[in-house]
Amino acid sequence: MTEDPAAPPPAPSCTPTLPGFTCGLDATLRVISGKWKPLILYFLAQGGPTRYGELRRAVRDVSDKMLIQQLKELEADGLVKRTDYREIPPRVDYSLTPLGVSLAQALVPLCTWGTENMAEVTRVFAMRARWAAGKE
Amino acid sequence: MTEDPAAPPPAPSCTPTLPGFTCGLDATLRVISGKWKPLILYFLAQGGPTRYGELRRAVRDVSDKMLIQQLKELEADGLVKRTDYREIPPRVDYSLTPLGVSLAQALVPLCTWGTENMAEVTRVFAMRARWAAGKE
DNA sequence: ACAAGTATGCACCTTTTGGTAAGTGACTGA
DNA sequence: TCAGTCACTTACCAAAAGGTGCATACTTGT
Repeated sequence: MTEDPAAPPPAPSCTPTLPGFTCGLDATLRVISGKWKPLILYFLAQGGPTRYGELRRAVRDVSDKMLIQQLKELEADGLVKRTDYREIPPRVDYSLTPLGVSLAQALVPLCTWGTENMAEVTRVFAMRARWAAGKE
Repeated sequence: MTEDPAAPPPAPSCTPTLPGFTCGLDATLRVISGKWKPLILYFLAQGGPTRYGELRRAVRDVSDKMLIQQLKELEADGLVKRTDYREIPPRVDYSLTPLGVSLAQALVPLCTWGTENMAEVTRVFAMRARWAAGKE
C-alpha cells in the first residue's frame, strides 16, 4: 500500500512535472517576488483601479523607478491592467485582471499565516538582523 | 454600513498595521523567498524527515553551500528542525516543525494557482527571456 | 515667469543573492 | 594506501535586484 492510515498532514500539492518551473509553487513565487509586488497587489485588490500617483503615495517609501518597474512586470505577467486615458496632464490607472484577482485570492492563506505567525517571524527576523550587525 | 452590497472579490486580507512588516503577506514572503526554499519545503512536506544527502540529491542542481544556507535560514525561522544524531560518519536529518507544516498548508493554494495558470506564466516568462536576450 | 504635479525614462551605483571550487576530519571499502 | 562518503565550511566572484537622482513635455495655480 502507498498510504499509511495515520496520513501525514496535507502536504503542498505541487506537481513537479513541468517545463521551466519545478512546480506550480515555483511559478507562482517567481511572479510575485519583487520587493513591492505584494503591496501593489494588496492595494489594487482592496481599492480597485488606482491612479499611479495614488499608488505611489499608498506604497510608502517606494521610488518611481521601482514602482514603475514592478507595475510593468505585473502587467507583462498579465496580473494588472494599465489604462492610459491619454489626457494631457497624464492620467493612468492600474487595476487587477481576472488572473490578478485569482492570484490575490490564492494569496489570502499566506496573508493569514503571516498575520497569525507574525510574532514568531518578527522575533526571528530581529535576531537575524542583530546577528548580521554583529558579523561586520 | 461598511460593506457594499456588490462586494468586490475577496481581496487578500492583509493587516498592514504591524512593526517591520507591512502585512502578513510581506512577512510570509520574506520567510519563503530564496531560490531553493519552496523545493525544500516541498520535499520535506512530502517525505517527512530527510537526510542531508537525500535532500541534496532530491533538489537537483543545488550546491552544498546553497542547500546548507537555505536550511539554516529555514531552521532559524522555525520552519524546519535539524536533528543531529552525533554519529561518527555524520548523520543529520531535517523535518518540518509544526509551524513549517502550517506554512506548507498555506502554500497549497499557491501551488494550485501556479499549476492551473502554468501555461500563462510559462508563456510570459518565455517572452521576458527573449526580450532580455535581445537587450544585450 | 515660476514652482509644482502628472507618469515615466535613464544612467549610475550599492546591496543582496547565488554560484564555483576547494578544504575539513573521521571513517569505510577495495 | 587511496579514493570515496558523510555534512558541512570558507574564500572568492558574478549576476540580479534595488536605490538615487536627474530629465522629459505639458498644465495648472500663484
